[in-house]
Amino acid sequence: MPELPEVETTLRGIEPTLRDQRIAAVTVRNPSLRWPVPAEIKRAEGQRVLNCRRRAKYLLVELESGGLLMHLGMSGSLRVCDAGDAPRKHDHFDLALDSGRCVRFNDPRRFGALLWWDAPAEDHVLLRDLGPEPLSEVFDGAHLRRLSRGRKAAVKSFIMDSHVVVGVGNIYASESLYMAGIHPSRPAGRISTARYGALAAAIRDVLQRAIRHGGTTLRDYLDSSGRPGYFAQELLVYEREGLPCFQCGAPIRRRVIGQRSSYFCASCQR
DNA sequence: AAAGACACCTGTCCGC
DNA sequence: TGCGGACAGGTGTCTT
Repeated sequence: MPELPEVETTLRGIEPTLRDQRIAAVTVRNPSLRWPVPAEIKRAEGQRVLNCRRRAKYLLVELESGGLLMHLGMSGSLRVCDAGDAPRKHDHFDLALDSGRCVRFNDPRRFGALLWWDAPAEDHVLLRDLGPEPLSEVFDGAHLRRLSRGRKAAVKSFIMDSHVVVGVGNIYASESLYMAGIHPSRPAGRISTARYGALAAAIRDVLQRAIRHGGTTLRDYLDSSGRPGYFAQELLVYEREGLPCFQCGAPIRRRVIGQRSSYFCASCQR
C-alpha cells in the first residue's frame, strides 16, 4: 500500500504523539510480521523518544539508547489512539506513551516489520545499501544517468530499485514516467542525460505533490488519524487502463513489467 | 554484477 | 451462495 508520500504522511501524523514522550509499554499482540518481532523490542520501554524520521519507506524512532525500525509493507498502517481503545483484527503491536496516547500498528498481510536497532541506524543491514532520497540534493538526472550505464532492465524497474533511488513505488513510477514522456519498457541504459533530467524532476514533483495531498488512497490506505489521501484524483495513468490519455486521447495501456502492473500512453511515451 | 522469478500473507472482486 | 483465480501502494532472497 504505502509509498514514500504515504509513509511521510504517516510520519508527520505520529510524530507529535511520540516526540519527547516516554514509552510506557510496547505491547506485542501478534509478533508474526515479515520477521518475527524480536524480544529486544522491550528495550524501548521507559525510554524517551528523541526523534522520529523516515529513511526510504522505513520509519525510525530514535530513543535515548537505540531505537525502533518500522515498515508498513503493503497493507500496514499506524494509528494514533488511546491506550485503552479496544484492539481490532490485525492489530499487531502498540506503543503506549506516558501521555496515555498510543501508536497502534495494523497489518492484514503481515509484510510490515518492527525491528530494533542500535545506533547508528544508518548502519542497519536494511538501510546501509539504500540509494539517495528522491527529495534530496544529490538525486538528479546525472545520478540516474550514471547508474544506468550498461543496464538493460526496463527503466521502470530501474527507478523502483532501492539501490538507485528510494521511495519510488509502483504508482509513482508509472506517473513519473508518463510525466517525463518515457516508455516504461525502455532499457535504462538507452536514455539520454536530458531525458533523465526530466525524469528526476518528474519524480521529485509527483512525490512532493502527493505528500501535499496526504498520499494516495486507492483501496485501504488511511493516515494516522484514519483519513484517506487525496492524490488518487490527480493520477494521470495509474489504474486508468482503457481510459483516454489526458494529453492525446489514446487509450492508456497496462503491461506487466517486473511482475508489476504498469500504466502508460503508447503514443506520448517513447 | 545484473536481471528475473519467487516468496511472504489476507482481503476483495469477478466470472462461472 | 460458493468456489477458483486474479490482483493489490513492498522488498528480501534465491536462481539464472
